Amino acid sequence: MNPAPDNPAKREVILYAASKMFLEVGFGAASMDAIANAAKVSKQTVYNHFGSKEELFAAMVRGSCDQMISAFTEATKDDNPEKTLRTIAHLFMSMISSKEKQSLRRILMAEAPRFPELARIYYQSGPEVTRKFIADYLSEQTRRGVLRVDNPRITAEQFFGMLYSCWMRVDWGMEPPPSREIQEKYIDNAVAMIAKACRA
Amino acid sequence: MNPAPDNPAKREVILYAASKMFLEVGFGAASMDAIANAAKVSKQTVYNHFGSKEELFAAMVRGSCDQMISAFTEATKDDNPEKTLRTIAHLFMSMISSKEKQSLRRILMAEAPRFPELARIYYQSGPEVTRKFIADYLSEQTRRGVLRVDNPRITAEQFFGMLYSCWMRVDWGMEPPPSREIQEKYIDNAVAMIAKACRA
DNA sequence: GTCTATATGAAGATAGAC
DNA sequence: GTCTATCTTCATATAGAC
Repeated sequence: MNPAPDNPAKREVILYAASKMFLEVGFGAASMDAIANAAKVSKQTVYNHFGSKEELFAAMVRGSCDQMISAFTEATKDDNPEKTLRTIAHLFMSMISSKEKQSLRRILMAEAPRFPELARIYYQSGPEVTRKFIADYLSEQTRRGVLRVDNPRITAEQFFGMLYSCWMRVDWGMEPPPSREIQEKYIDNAVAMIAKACRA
Repeated sequence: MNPAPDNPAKREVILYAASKMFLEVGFGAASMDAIANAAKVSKQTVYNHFGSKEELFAAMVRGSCDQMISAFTEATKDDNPEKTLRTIAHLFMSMISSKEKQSLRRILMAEAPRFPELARIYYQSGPEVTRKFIADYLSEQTRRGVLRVDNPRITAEQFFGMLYSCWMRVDWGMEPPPSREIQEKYIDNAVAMIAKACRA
């Protein structure tokens, strides 16, 4: 029952079990007992690796944020606004649409008062990166005369809001996640709206 | 200490104290002891009026939803899209911008798995009413040839998303609430975007 | 109906053996 | 480092007197 003292892999096992538990039932309802059981490890071992429930939760969130922030390096900009915006939109959609990400943002928003810095980290790793990326692009194209955007910051945020709107009712537990076709319609509609409204 | 047996006003006192407590610290962290103390009532009295913590919470949410749903009766439609959309936008903004409503949607989203029907009630009383109102208006104006909206349902949801986007980072604990001037900018930008993109 | 006092159980965290 | 067993706290809910 004790294959090797100081097993570094055990930390990963615990973190994995904890992530699953947190994402399934939320921070409050996830007990350290249940996490230890799921990891097939004693509770004390959990406490040896992570000093408290809060630290364990923070480790989970940080891991998830690192994944997101690296996704945007592949986004390429060119002078075709519709094409570029559509590319960004797809990246963003794929970034937020997994079941795990849905749970994560719901739980983080819920726990924002208790973990203000974690909520900030998440927002800055996801939505904020997207928004800045779009805003920079709109500014650039306006400077070049390809587009005409008076307020790139707000427009970027609202483009982002148009995309997120197709997930809002899912986050509220209203409906199952939208199919890929429906997501595509939201992207098309948003891109077309920007393209028409910001024509130079 | 017992002014009149069966005091109906006491129920309101309890409900008020409970609402305040729930909105301040969330469902989990609000203890029945604290609520009873805040209402200057014994805990047992709370249980006499509301059978359980869940029922007390539900009563609070339902009250808040009733307020919202009645706000939209005053919205008037006419054939000037920019003016009408701006009116709707203002109504919506004033509906969601109070500190209480911010807390409520955060808490409800957090507790959506535990109270699925309450989350639904909230969404249907607020966002859904707004969305349907906008969608109907866009359809109507398209039929009359004033606007040209191919997909009123999605466009309405995205108009809504554009407005909500100015509250998102607040909900994430990133920033203090936007000033009235900033809200106005979001409204202007959103209305202008629809107006340009949906010109007949 | 309202109060004081208590039962019951769950969960975070720790002590001490190996 | 890991395990079993335990401590402590606190919150929901109830019992019984007035």
